[in-house]
Amino acid sequence: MPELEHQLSRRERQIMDILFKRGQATAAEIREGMPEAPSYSAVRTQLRILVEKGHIRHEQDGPRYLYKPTVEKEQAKQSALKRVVTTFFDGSAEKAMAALLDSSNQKLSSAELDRLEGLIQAARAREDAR
Amino acid sequence: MPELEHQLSRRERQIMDILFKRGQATAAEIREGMPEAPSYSAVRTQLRILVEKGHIRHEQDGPRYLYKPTVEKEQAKQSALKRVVTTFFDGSAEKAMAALLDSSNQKLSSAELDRLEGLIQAARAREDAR
DNA sequence: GGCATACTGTTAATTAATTAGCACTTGCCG
DNA sequence: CGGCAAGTGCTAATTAATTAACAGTATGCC
Repeated sequence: MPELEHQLSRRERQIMDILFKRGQATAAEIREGMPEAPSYSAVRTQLRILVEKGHIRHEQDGPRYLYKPTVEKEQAKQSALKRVVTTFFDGSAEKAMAALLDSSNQKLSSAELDRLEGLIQAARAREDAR
Repeated sequence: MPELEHQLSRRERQIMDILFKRGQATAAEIREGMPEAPSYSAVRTQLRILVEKGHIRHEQDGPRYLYKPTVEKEQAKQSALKRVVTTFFDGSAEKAMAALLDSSNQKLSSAELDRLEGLIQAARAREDAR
């Protein structure tokens, strides 16, 4: 797998990020989401290129196009996480999780912590089963 | 803060990734780490530009340069995580952690799970203290 | 129907990224 | 000491990314 994220140009990445975040969007919506947004026409060229390269596809939505990533979000998530874990956490999921807990300790609610503990128990059960 | 990662070109990103992963590297080492590595000369131009832009610096290491990121790895980690969480997990650290647990359930050892539980307890203690 | 509006399709021009080439310096070893 | 090997610094050439311009088509509304 040729590490998609490494292939994209700056603008292409910006567009893909928006599409992953929103799930889908029209050309105008994408433009609004871009940092230092270029002209509408420029955005449309980018979109056409991304379609050609196979990274996105469009569906007719009444009079306009709705763009969405061709890769499933699930897959994109895993791939993005893997990249961060590899690059910044020596490949250790544990270290990455520790950093997440640390950075967001103001934000994680008690209920969220409960759920996480449940997930860990589940992981431990799988571990023990081996 | 202008979201550094969004500013970099493709090659610049590849180089920064290598430097974050390794901590530091010579021009030759960086070249070896790059996908579809260009000429040595091309790499050196990129490095010069990254220095000009202030993203990396170099130290003399005997007869050659050792390049390293100017941003602290700690900061870069947090920033990269935040981007992934925002883009792919609706800003939820919990969802990201769940995905990490899921993707790596083959790899997390019992000891790692123990440590994670400890971290969660600590986070819960902070939570309760508020 | 006719006209304004909001799109898409395609091409050309501009700007940025990427690469290669070459001159110069320094360390090293036979 | 002479010369090869491995560096750096800088500049020019090439290729890719980015933008703008313009023509064409459907939509909706008066």
